[in-house]
Amino acid sequence: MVSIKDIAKKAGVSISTVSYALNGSPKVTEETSSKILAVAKELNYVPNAAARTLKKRETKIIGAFLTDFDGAFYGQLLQGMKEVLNKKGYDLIVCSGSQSHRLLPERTIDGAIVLDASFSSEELLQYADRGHKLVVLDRELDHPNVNQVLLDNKAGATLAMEYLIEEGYRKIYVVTGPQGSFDSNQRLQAAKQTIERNQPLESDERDQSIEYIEIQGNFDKTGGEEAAQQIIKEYTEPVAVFCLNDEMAIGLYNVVKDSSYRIGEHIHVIGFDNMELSQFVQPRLATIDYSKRKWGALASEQLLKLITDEPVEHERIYVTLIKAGSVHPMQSM
Amino acid sequence: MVSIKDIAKKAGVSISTVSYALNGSPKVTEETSSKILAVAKELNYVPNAAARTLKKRETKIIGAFLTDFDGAFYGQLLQGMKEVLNKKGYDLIVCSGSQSHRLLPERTIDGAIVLDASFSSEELLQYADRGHKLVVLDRELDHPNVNQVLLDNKAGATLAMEYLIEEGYRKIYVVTGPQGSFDSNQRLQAAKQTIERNQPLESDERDQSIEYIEIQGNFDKTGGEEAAQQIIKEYTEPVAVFCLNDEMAIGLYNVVKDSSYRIGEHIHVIGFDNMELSQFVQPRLATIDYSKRKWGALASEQLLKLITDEPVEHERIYVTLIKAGSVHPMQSM
DNA sequence: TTGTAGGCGTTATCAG
DNA sequence: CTGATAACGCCTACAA
Repeated sequence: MVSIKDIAKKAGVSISTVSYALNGSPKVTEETSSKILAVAKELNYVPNAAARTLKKRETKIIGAFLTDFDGAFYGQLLQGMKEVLNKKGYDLIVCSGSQSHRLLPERTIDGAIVLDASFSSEELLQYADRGHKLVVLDRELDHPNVNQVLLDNKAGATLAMEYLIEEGYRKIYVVTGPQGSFDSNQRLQAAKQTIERNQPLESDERDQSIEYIEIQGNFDKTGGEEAAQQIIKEYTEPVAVFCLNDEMAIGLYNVVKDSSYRIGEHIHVIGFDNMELSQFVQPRLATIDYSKRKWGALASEQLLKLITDEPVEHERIYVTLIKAGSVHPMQSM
Repeated sequence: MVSIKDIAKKAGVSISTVSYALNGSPKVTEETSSKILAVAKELNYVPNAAARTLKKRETKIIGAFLTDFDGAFYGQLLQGMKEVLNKKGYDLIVCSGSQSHRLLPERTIDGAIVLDASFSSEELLQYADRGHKLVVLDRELDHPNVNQVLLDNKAGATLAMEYLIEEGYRKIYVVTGPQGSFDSNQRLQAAKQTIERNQPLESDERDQSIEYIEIQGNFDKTGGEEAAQQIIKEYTEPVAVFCLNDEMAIGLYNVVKDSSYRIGEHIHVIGFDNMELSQFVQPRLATIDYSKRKWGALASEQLLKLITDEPVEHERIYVTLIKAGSVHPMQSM
């Protein structure tokens, strides 16, 4: 391996001069500098990251941690992160699985963006205590070294539920995410509140009260499939279903497709995330949309601010409702 | 930051003893060892990757380089890589974009798996010459430090074309990938050969000769959309289309959907890759399937062999035909 | 303007 | 079995 020592020898200067020249320091003559650069090129010199890191205590690498690589979901998010980071001279690496957590405490990366259930909040706080900078996208975490960029889950869930209610549905299922999920909990809570807010006053007997049924899901297709089975079994009249993410809605579609019921006719469905697939299923899935690219970009910006000790405040990503054929107005009664 | 020096001081031993203990060397007493371990825990010691790497000249990290993060396509591939690597004590990081290429020559990673058009083959050969170990999934590259694990593109393209021909189509479009793409070229070449092999002898006038039309695509949805426009404009009778990947087939669907023609009735389509989306479009897309997980796993295995200087041979991933509603038998003439 | 030297945190060789 | 000590490749005062 060719090091600055080799360059120094070949160029007939000292290694410090080489280092200065390579780093564009004005302390070295134009002449010697260009000679050194030439020799470096000739020897195919590439600096050793480990040595530089050891000295400078930074790697210019940011890690994005995801629960799994499978999410057809993450492309734009990562793209948004990368664009911002690259512009600032940082590289993005994507990791998954608890084995890779070590990259943070071992200082292979300068900071992390976390959307990853394989991290416990305690673990993250430990890292933050050790001085590592973090941005979390999937939980609330209060620590000076941690910033959060969260979806506006409550607004989204409220929009979704109000849509179903406005369209006339009075029996509404909600299929949740896994137990500990922050996103699931927030969405669920807002959904419940929306139901309560829309419940008719006792005195007013003209309006039918809203029946609310919760089904435990998991944010995977399987969760939607199981929910579909239950819904079909219990079916008596047109119902609405709020799947707390699109993935489960797709699973639900798969099962309903093989039944005698139809999406958007008997079973009306809305999801959350607006993943790519959702626009291709038939009928198109109603859902809650937000800019994944912007989410990633903002997360990166916040992390860089944290790293450079600029002041930061928590950020929120806004969401919008996408109406579609999976939810048709209820027939007049 | 707490280093082995701090541990040594607190435990009242020398730093070399600490190092031995931490690395489980048998050269140190059970007693001192456990004391040292205790102190390390107490101080929350985590080894510094840069220092270790500088000394040992390895990071135990493998990089997977992808053309972009967007591919709804890569999940299983990466999963396959990760499982194998983790089992052997390596971590996987995923990178994209030419800026991240530096991780290889700077020795932040011990090797790379490349499915990334942003690398030129010359660049890869340079790295190989410098001693870096590579596995390529998207090109042929002959170098002792490079192994290739390629799809059996020719078999796949042949299966696809024979399927269309057997179903009776005599006018067949092929929508290619971008100019330089190795996969596209291989598939295209095999498609042409299949046509030729199936062209009736001149003497035999009962069989109609096969008309073959090539459309330049790009492996993106846009390529399929443009192809669809051309095909619709030229439409006179039922035709078959071989999109050299599923992504373009989906783009083609989008345009045909808004026309008066129907997929699987007027325009018959087959893709390549069997991406997740392909099973959800209506009608389901016929395509060429292969195990992405196995592809990734094999690539990792080969790379590890390269790193440990075991002998390796190039590998091939086998493919199968998936028939589906996007290709219906041609009406009898 | 250039060179000398010390140190970043580990590992590993060699004595004791 | 344990302890000095010299690297690994680079950066950066400080000295010349």
